[in-house]
Amino acid sequence: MRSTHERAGRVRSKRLPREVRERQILDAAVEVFSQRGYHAASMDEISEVADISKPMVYAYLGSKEDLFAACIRREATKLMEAIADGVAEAGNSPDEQLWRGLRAFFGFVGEFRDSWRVLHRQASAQGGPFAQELGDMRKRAISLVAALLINTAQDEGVGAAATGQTDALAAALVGASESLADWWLDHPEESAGAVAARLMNLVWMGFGNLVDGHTWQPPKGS
Amino acid sequence: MRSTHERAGRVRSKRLPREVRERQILDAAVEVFSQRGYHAASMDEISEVADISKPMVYAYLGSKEDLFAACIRREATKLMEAIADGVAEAGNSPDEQLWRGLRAFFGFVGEFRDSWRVLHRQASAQGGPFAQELGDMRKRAISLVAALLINTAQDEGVGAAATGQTDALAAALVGASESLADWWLDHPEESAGAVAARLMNLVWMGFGNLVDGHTWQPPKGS
DNA sequence: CCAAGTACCTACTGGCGAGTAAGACTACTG
DNA sequence: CAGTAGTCTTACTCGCCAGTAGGTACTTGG
Repeated sequence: MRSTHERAGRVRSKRLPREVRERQILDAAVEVFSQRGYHAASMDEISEVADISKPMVYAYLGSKEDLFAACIRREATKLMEAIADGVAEAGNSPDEQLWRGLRAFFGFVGEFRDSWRVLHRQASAQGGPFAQELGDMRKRAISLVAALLINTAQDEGVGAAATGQTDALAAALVGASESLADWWLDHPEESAGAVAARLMNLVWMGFGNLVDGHTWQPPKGS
Repeated sequence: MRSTHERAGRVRSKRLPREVRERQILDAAVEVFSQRGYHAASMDEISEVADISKPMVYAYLGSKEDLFAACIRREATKLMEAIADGVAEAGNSPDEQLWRGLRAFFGFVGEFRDSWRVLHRQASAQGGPFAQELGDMRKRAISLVAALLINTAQDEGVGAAATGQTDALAAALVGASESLADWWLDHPEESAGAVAARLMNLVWMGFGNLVDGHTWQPPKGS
């Protein structure tokens, strides 16, 4: 006879420290939220995927809302760090910064599809207090891009044409990236770099120039 | 004594033909879905907003899923027609076609905010059979844009630079529009035309050119 | 070896919401 | 006026799911 708590299937690993369980739970939650959406995801399924019982989920991460917010926070932080690292690797040239940022973003999406889905598709659809959580992160992303664009404009000593529009342009750029990332999920035959390059071309050169055969080329070091 | 079915509050209008009721129900559904999201929206609330009892909703529009799909279909059709009309008003010049299409799109979003929300935020988040319904419409939009871009490319006799990328570029462009539309909902001080012009500039000229002060100008007739 | 704390469980409750049963009212048609 | 077709209602059922009560095992420090 086996111990009371073991199940018919695989043996549940036992007595792990809180820290580890919390990570497991968050991983499971990201996976389930990303596949089902917030409302359709059930705490029962999350606990099952996390290979732990439901009360533990509540004990460690709190209510369903709390759990979702925690997912958003963790994944969004990961994403923002990836992008910031990418930009930091670039020199001062604005187009290279933009390029590295885009590459980092698409790299992240390719590597952590669930993270991306939960961030983009799920969070924005909910009206609750996470929309706020996620909205904040999104605003930080837009601000980062806006700052980058403003930098560019000042570097080149530009005037009225671009400044004052940067927020809107940053929003458009972020949206284009998001949308292209979704498109990419359905067309995985391309590499992250190739997708990033397409967007870079569109955004930097403009469609009018692309049509004339003038394209943007990445600098030597990647 | 009043008739059995009247309520304490305002008198419920009575015995309207099916056609009218269906429109009321769809209107209510779009409103509620747009505010709450698919799962959080309840059929009870929808029937209440539509000022009719729940079984009528089921009798006329079927299940919750059916109802949602019907909303998507109706609103998406409205949107696609608006854009197609806009493009059709333009001449043969590709930039003007793009410009008119963008203007029509942002005009629609400004006029029918709920429609836009239900289309963009809600539908894409659900994994059900509506994602399909909506996905189809979105694909049609992307195809329309892609066709327009291909036209442009051929008009100008271009080769490898742009063709073969058109699908991805169209996806990016559609995404940029969507995202900018969301941004606009939070910055309503701008006119639809101004927002459309910003995006047109970014997409047509490219950020590199904007920075140098080279902007795109709308043709005389709007 | 005992106590105390922490990890962990099974088994429930309570409410909400999709969908329906069963019929009542109204209007038209002959 | 009788019959029929279409509109419309109240008042349920029933399943699902967030959240909890109340306890069991392991483990660590004395």
